Parts: sequence; structure tokens; C-alpha cells
Amino acid sequence: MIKVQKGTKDILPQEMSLWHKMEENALRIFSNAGYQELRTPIFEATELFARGVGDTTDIVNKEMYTFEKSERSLTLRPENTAGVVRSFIENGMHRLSAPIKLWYKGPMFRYERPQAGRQRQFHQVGVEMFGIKDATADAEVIELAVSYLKSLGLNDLEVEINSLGCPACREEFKNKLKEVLKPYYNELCEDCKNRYEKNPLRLLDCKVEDCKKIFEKPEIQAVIQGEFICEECSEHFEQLKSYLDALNIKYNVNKLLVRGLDYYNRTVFEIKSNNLGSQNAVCGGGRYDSLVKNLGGEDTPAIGFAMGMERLYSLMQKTEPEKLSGYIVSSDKTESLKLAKRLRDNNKSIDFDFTGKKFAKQMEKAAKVAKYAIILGEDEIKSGYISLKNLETSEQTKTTFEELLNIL
RNA sequence: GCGGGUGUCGUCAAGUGGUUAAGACCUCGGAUUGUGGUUCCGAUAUUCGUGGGUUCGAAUCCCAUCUCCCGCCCCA
Repeated sequence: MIKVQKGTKDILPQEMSLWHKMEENALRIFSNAGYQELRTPIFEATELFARGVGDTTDIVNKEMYTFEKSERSLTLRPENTAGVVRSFIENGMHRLSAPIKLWYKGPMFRYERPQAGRQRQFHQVGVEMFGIKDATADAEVIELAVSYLKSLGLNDLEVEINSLGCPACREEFKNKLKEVLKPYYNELCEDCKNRYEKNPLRLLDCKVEDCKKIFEKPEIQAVIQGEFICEECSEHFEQLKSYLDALNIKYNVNKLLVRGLDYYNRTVFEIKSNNLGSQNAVCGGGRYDSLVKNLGGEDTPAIGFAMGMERLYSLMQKTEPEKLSGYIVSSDKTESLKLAKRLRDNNKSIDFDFTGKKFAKQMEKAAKVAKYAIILGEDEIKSGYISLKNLETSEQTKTTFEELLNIL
């Protein structure tokens, strides 16, 4: 027996209505805000992710599906920002009038141990906005994320924001942090020792209790909570907060929020749910002002977010499947085929019996799958009318085809 | 990569060494040969994730292996 691969799954017919809702709402809400859909390939040159996502990240280091073909190293995309930026550059989109607004949806691939809210093939929906440095862009992007989540009926969500500063002030902060942590270096967990060397910002993300205790020490808190970011960055962050206040979007400033991808600067944000288990983020995003340039394009500021659709799905209210408008009950398959076609041509959802079941069995099936039984038996065919039975009220009437169209 | 749990019909399950592996739902058929959703009857696992082993005898014990789930790491 060949089975689905570990960390992958089928999206079954009974799950599709919520997936359609996610996709339709994305199209509507993002289009209304001037975002256009972009579909990029599912695999790209490995180098794109190494340079784009950052080679100190776990995603690039140990989670990529990479393969060789004709001496090229290719990788199944682990996220889509790098691909969108590649397309942005390659198609000369920097020459379009700013802002350039794009959105996408589709499968992503990461080689990780699956668990609740985490698969190896999963789907993301996200937006990216290019060309605007001002905090209005940050505010719009966060607002869009919140509106989208609300449109899916998700309410118990928390928005967390933080500012990482620019490369200059962040460097200063990293050094300060390393300095004040130096005396405790030996007490840190193995991962933190690593982070201390490679990516000190990620220290703030550690979930090991002993490390957390160290970080709570007053002299360290003073550095973490201190306003390390430069005046310009600070102003940008204040602007963003005032915009969010004006939009009536509730948020918490979380100084410990550091996103795991290397390309972020200034604004980073996450939207979390308490109903998801330990993988509680449904949305993550931030500003990446240097990525376009780093990948060889014109220097272009940008900001975006991505959401995990499987996580959204698990939070959405499950719904009953839609019933067909009509089910044809007849012993004459030719008439059934003809009538089904005519009704479907008129945009009605119709099915009928293919197996020559007895009348009672056909009615039983009709009651299960449809709102109306369309009865086309010998009597009806002989006398030229159609019997229509409302399966909720049990009312039955004789109709013509035109009347049928009006009722269904 | 590390830790914990799990695996019996399409689904949910009972069963913890002894003759034919409960039950429920779904599906299919009949009661009801042109009127359903209620009711009643019936059918559907030579087999218990897979491969070995112990035993007169294994779904039940042992070993290996795989799956899925949950947690760590990381992320959406």
C-alpha cells in the first residue's frame, strides 16, 4: 500500500468549503486594497533561499528540500518572500509606480518533524508591499492581516509588534546584549551559546526556563527593555503605533519578538491564537528593506506577512456541506441525463441515480444530498410534467420545466 | 536531530494467551415492485501497521521496523 508521505496530507472534499472561503476572501480583501495576485514557481534556485532567507536560519540550514537536476541545485520553496522578490526584480517591477502590492497563496515545503499545526507540505497566503518606507505601509499591512482573519470568523487573536531597528542600531544592541550576558554565558543552554555567537537577537526567543530566568535579571532587562533603536527607527515605530491606534487595532509591544528569518528590519509582527497548541502563530511578518537590494535589485523598501492556511483552517468554524438543489428520481436514465443537463445549463446543481435503484432508494438518496426531489417517472413522462418534492417540508407539486427553474 | 505516546473493517472502537475477533456509524440489500429523513431485519475483517521469534495455541508476550500523534528546536 502506498501512503501519503510523512508531513503531507490530502485536503478532502468535505474540507474544501473552508479552503475556498480562505481563498475567496483573500482574493476579495487583498484586491480591494489594490494587491494583485502573483504566482511564482514551486521550486527555485537553491541560492535564492540561501541569500534571501539567510544561511544562518534553520529553514535554510536543515529544512530545505534540495535536489540536483542538470547540474543545477534546486529547492522546493520553504517560504515565498524570496520568490516574490526574485520575480519583482526579474520583471522590473521597481519601475512601476510605488507602492507595488502583491499577494500569493500556495504550498511551501520544509523538512521538519510534523506536529500539531506543522506539516512538511503546508500552504501559506501572504502579501508583500514594495516601495514605501513610511509606517503607513506597515499599518496597512497589519490592518489587512487583521481584516482577513476577521473575515474568516477568527476573533480570539493577539497582535504583537516590535521593532528590530536598522542594521546600524541593531548591531549596537547586539553588542550591548552580548556584553551584559557575558558573565552568564556558561549558564546558558547549548542553543543559546550558539545563538550568542551567530545571532544574538534570537537569544530573546529562547523558551528554556533557566535561560528565561537569566534574561529576567535587572541589568539584562534594562538592555532588553531599553530604547536601543535609533531616533529614526524609533520615530517610525511610534508612527506605526499611532496608526494602529487610529485604526482601533489592539496590539501588544513584545520586546522579545524576533522573527527567525534574517531579512527583517524595523517592524516585525505576529498574530497568535491561544487555541492552537504550541504552534500558536497564524501570521508572521515584518519589514525587509534591504532584501531587494541584497538579491540584486534596486534598493527598495518592502514589508509583508505570511499566514499558515492549515493553522487558519483548524481555527475556523466547521460547516455542513452544501446540499444540491435537486436530485432526479427516475427509472429512465435517458430522461435523467437530459433533464440533468438542461438544469445544469441553467446553473442548477443537480445529480441523479446511475445504478437503477428502486424508487424508494432513490428518494432516500435524494433526501440525503438535495433540497428537492425532481420526480420524473412514467406518469410524468407520459403526461408531460415534472413532480417536485420539497424534501424539508414534504410538499409536492406538479410543475413545468420553467416553473422548476424558478423554484430551484 | 532529541524526547513521550499510538497503530484492531471506510470511520469510532471492545478485546490484556485458549475453540467461529463484540458493538456503533457509514455503505449496500430487504420489509415498502412510484414517495425519503423514524422503525425493523440482513450483508460486509480467514484477520488485528509490517517482518521475525516464544508457545500445543498470539490481536494479546518478546525483538526489530514503519506510521501517525504530541512535545523540544524552529516556524506559518
